[in-house]
Amino acid sequence: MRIGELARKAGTSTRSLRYYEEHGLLSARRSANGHREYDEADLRLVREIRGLLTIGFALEETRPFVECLRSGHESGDACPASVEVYRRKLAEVEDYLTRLTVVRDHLRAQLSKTDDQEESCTALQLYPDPCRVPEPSSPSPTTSSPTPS
Amino acid sequence: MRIGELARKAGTSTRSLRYYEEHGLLSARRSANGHREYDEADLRLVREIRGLLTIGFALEETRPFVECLRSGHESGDACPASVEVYRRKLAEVEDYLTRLTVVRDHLRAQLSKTDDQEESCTALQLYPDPCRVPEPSSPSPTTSSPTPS
DNA sequence: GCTGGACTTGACGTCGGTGTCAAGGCATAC
DNA sequence: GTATGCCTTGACACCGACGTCAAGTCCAGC
Repeated sequence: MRIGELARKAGTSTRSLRYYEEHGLLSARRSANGHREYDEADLRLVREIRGLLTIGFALEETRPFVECLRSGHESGDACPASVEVYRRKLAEVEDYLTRLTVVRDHLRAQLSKTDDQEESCTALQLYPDPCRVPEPSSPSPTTSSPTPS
Repeated sequence: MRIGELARKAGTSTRSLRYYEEHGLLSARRSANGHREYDEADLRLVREIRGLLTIGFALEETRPFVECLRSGHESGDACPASVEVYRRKLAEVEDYLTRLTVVRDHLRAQLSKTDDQEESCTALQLYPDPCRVPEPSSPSPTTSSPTPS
């Protein structure tokens, strides 16, 4: 099959396929007229790449999987190098999860805090200012809580 | 204070400060020689921006907080617009957390799966193959992941 | 006066995975 | 012949928050 069909079957674009080839992840025979020619193995390979990309892998990280498939293995994750990438990625994701959880808790805390004082600002706001201060006081900015970092 | 000092105190770079100014988030008086001149309020403002950025906010999303501070409020999240951004961000983060969790579970599943069949690849591969085996041992499967990165 | 550091504006580079345009070759259908 | 559509390579655009370089200005110290 040619590049357009492969792109359709793999749910991506011809641009992406050429990009993968450009980076050595995909290779194509050429027919007499110079058009790229692919087979079912290439389709599986592209699907492997796409799957990993949508999971959050970088293109470069899909390389071990691709080479694993190329070397004749049934699945791209049947090789130690792929498993190693899996491990690294799992660690990354778990770390990210941890940090995101911290952020989430922080956001929740801020929200519940501001929910408490919500009435201080939601009185008459209509247009000109994001939040005109209803309190006549607090003209000096120096008396505040220091760095929230 | 001038831009270098502000950058140091806020833990960022002069380039970033000029960038914020370029995007209307920061403004500076100019001294006679044309240098930017800042005060403590600007420092607080930059710290607000930096804090939000490191949490994962986009620069544009810090604008309501900045304007809230500018309009005289004690804290940048004292205004409805800021709270609204908090809400949106919390939703985003929670959604991201959900998806990341799916990915994590997927990765874990793949890892435990490939751990089971690990010997299917560790047979004869030596060099030209990504599937090379470093050690005849390494029998510990799901016990502890060393993650040597 | 001279050196050096901090400042100014302007502009290009970065990273990743594409989108998109340009200009042309080739093939099938009418 | 020509219209249509897929293919080719090449190259620029994009997003965001800056890094970094260039060339010039300003000021304090010696």
